Order: sequence, then structure tokens, then C-alpha cells
Amino acid sequence: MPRRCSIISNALPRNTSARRAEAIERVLVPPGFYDRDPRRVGRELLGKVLVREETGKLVTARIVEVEAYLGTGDLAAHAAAGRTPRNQVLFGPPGRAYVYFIYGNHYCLNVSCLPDGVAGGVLFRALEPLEGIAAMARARKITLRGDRDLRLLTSGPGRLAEAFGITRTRDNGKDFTCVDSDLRIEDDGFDVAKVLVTPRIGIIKAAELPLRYLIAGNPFVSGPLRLRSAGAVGRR
DNA sequence: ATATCGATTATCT
DNA sequence: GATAATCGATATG
Repeated sequence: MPRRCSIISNALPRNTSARRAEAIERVLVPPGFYDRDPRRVGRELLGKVLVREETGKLVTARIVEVEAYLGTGDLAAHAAAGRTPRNQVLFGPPGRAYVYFIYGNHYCLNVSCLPDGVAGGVLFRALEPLEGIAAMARARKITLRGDRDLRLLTSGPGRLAEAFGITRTRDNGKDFTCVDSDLRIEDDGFDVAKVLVTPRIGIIKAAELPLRYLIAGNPFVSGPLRLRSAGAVGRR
């Protein structure tokens, strides 16, 4: 049976993935996990844990919302126009960090999917903070006044990247599947009860495709309310 | 709660 | 020169 979820501040609101503070074993997600269709990878990434480790300090957060971006057939994907210096990570081996800069302000974090030579990826859209909350607040340059402010840390692709100190020069191409990497994705056995599927957010082309996946009812999911609750598009 | 708008820069046409 | 997988502030109901 699935284990309880990981360590979390007891200051967190109810109705989150928080359960109790106890040491939980986490295992690295292997490369083969990412060597599949981004839709499959995206859905199964929900509930996994993004880990940043530097000098023994851990910043971790649970993945609660993602979007799949396909290859050359997907007009909204950066890979749509073919291989360029910017998007080459998407065409490379699976399980690597693809980081891009957008709107002159923000970085966004993805993981590459499918085998070397085939483009595809999953965008991280929202996380639920677990460990290192003070460090995330520092990175985001915000003062936490209450539990509700936790949403401001990692709810949205630009926000989560800033909370984890993600930049293109630092992290693009980094291997998520290596124990020595300071950026990893791990599985703590958390069981996702229900997944919701909706159209992707913030895009113009191919905007109707239902390729956004989120954990139903999770308060850290981003976007307008109508795209956060049951009835959005589908369940699963 | 939803809508609109400005900021700011790498990348591509 | 236009655009973009966003955010935060402001305005309005």
C-alpha cells in the first residue's frame, strides 16, 4: 500500500498532501520513466517530488500540476519548428532539465521525454512546498504572513522556478535521474487519488488540446478557478 | 472573483 | 520588429 506523504511543515493548511512529519524514504525516478510519451510521463509525474540539494540543504516540493508538450506536431511546443540551440535539450535524452526564459522575466522548468533524437517534454506548472520553505520564500523575495501565502511560492511555472533558483545557465540540460545531481525527481510513494485533465494555459496555438494534468482538489494548483476543480474537462 | 495591462529580453522571422 | 508555455498590480463587480 502507498506510504504516507513526506515531511511537511505543520503550519500547512488542511486539505493538502500534508499528513504527518515523519521520515519518508524517497527513491530516484529512473531514466526509463521519462522515455515515454509526454502525456503519460506528465500524468505520472503528479505526486512525485522535485528536489534541490545544495551543501546538504534540501528544498523539496510535490508536483501537483504539469503540462505535456509533444514534438513537431504540437504547434504550442518549442520543438514544433525543429531543433534549435535553445530547444536542443527537448531533442536529447530523456530525464533532462529544459529551462527557457520567457516574457523577459521568468524561467520555466521542463523535463525532456522520449528517446534521444525524439522531441517531447513536460512543463512543471505548480508544486506544493514540502521542505525548505524558508529558503523558497527567500528566493522569491516574499515574506510569509500566513499559510495562504504558501501558494505564492510555487503556484505557477515562473514562481516555482524562482523558488528553486532555476536558471538556464545553471540548470539547462541537467540530469534529473542522477543521484549526484543537485536537481532530482524522486518518488516518496505518495498516492494521487484523482487526476484532472484540462486545456493548457497561457498559450495561443493548439490551446484546446487537453494536455494539462493536475491533482484534483490540491490548493497549490495554478490558473483560474474554473480550471482547478472537477468538471474542468475530465477526470481520471 | 475575473479582467486588463505593463514589464522586459531571448529567440526567431 | 514581433512574439512569448508569466507575474503582479490595478480596476471593477
